[in-house]
Amino acid sequence: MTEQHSAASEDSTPRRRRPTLREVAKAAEVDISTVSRALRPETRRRVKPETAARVLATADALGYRANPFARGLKDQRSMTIGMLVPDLGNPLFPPIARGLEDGLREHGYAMILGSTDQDLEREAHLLEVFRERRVDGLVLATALREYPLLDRLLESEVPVVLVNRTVDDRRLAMVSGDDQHGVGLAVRHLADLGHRRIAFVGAALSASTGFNRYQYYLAWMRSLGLEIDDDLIVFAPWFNKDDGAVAAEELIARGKEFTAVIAAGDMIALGCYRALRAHGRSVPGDVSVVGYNGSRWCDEFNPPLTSIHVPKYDIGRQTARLLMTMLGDAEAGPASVLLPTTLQVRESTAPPRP
Amino acid sequence: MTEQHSAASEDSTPRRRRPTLREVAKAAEVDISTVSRALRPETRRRVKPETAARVLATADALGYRANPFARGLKDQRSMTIGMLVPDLGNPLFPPIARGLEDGLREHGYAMILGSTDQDLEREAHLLEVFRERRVDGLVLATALREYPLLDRLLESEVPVVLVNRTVDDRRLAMVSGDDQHGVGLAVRHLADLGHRRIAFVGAALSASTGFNRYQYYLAWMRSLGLEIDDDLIVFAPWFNKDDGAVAAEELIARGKEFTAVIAAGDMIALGCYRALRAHGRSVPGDVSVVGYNGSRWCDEFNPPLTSIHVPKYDIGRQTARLLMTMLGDAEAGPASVLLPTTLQVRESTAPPRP
DNA sequence: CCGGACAATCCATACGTTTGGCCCATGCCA
DNA sequence: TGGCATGGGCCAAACGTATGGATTGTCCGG
Repeated sequence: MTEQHSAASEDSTPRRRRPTLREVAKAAEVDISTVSRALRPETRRRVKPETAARVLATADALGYRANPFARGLKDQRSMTIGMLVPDLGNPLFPPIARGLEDGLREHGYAMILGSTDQDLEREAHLLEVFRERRVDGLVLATALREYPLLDRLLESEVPVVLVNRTVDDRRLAMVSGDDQHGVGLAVRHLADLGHRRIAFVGAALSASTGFNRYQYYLAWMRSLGLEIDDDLIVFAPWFNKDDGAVAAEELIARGKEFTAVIAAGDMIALGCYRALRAHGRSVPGDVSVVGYNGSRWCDEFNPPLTSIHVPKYDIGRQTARLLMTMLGDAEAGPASVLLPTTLQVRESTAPPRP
Repeated sequence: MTEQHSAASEDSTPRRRRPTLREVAKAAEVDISTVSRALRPETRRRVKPETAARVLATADALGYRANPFARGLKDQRSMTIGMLVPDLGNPLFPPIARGLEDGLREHGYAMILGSTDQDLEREAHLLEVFRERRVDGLVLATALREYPLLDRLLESEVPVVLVNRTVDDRRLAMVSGDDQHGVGLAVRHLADLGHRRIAFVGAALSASTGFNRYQYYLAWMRSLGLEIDDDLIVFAPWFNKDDGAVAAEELIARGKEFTAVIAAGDMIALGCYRALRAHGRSVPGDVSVVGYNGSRWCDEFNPPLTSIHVPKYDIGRQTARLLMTMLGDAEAGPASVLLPTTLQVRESTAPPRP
């Protein structure tokens, strides 16, 4: 143990190159093709059980692993799927990615990730990179309602699943939270507390999430018999705090009374916090605020944010399942799935001042 | 346009299979090997410029893209690196992953991600999966000071870079924030405000980050002439809020006076908030708190958390650079890099009560 | 005792690139 | 003009796996 160098170089198991099919064949005294067939379950029936067993054993002993390049070259599958997200820093996406990762791994697939920053050119570039790498499937968390890349996707040869967002043209599979139900929970929660003048700070009508949440707000307000006042509806260009604050400022500037706000996203809600506070209105004392997504940090906000929770991890899992189905690797399932959303009540909502 | 089906099947550009080297060769009336050489810059000098130009042109016209499987099979490179993180949900990792992604992409590499949940068995499994996929490099954000997988990594044939954390055995490259400087910033900041009794709520001594921050706390307190009181030093098992709260409870229970706390992580700091509040002590009125990492959410906490910012995105970029160097794809650079940390003052720190 | 059915295994080719080596023409010098 | 170096291009052999079809062996019925 004193002479480190020689000890290392004379290691009894010198970390050899991975054994090849041919080497296993020689060791098991059988043809390479027999090994190939014995190794994979779907062709194993073509080889005599005892031979198969022997092959399996020697392959195992030698630590054989099929070379993914050779396999990919042969049957044109990469066992890899590509996922596009706007920005991993948005707390919405990591749990989705994680669920996807777990679901894919169970079927032997891996995931490569691309961040688009919501830039269409970059997005197109990444799709091309994925295509070059022959990904077996695509998961997009970046779609817009009017999606310029739609045609290219439709004529693409690989299955595509939209996640969280969808496009108006419903020819692509999708997995997301049930916004209709979610928005209903928010409106009812506030109504139950006694609120009547409920404002809506929407965002990004170009994204289905933004658009739908707005539509469902209208529908639920109507169905609960609450008055819809256009002056209590404003929109932020995008789902971030600054945009949310600007929109909330406008809402306040309009001068109409309101005792509660439904924000189309948690970031928007934070913007509302800021604007309301800037105008001396307390949350929830003067105004109740409900967010959307139920990010991991809602508990830490000031005050902790009541929010509609969307099952992010599950969305990822279901997306994996759906993809596997499309790839014929798993039993069939629905072509699109909506997952249940829930209300998480925290401290940003309270009954209106009497 | 009425007969959708026939229109689709008789499409003039029927999304053909990607052209192969052979097809380009035929089109350019030249041998396949010449095409291969003309296409890659490093061998292009072996073919006559005008031939090369012609080949380039036809390849471009046909939309040729090298088949990654065939290429990988030939030269055993996957142009893919594997990254292992404990949990993408931890806000520390997404920016690092993003920086890595960007840095790798510039060199034509992609990244596949694995989440370990800090489970060693899962981690070993993922490393094996990565090995099977013949990743060209490994990035680990999961290392512990005593790392059971170390030997396997050292004898592995691919370059490895540890990120954020390192191992005691310094034979692996590493990229992380400069904790020595960072902790110094925290201690000095509090000392400058007039604090003398500065407690330390550490975490995870098994991880280099936890261990180092503790050591540097001791060193800086000493060097600034501040008394080190062992009763003002507690440790949480891991970097999360609950563990941090328990540790802070213990600190309070010891009954010694302190006017400031340095937490080994932002989550720990949140635990301190909770424990302090539970005992009626306000932040920063009674106790100042400094966190570590400077996560994106510090501004939203209650109160906004003063924290040591570590340049997460840059860590990712530098990791990519270092990896490329090791792979001989870029000019040489240092074997390990420490990136500058900075102090972000927010509202959780103030002068002690007079 | 022979032909045929069937099971088990093997042979050979293809997947698409890269690359060492070979061949042929051209041009230069002696 | 013959020899030779050299540039430019071609041939063919890998890389490791999957698979249609040929080959061998065995058993059975006629």
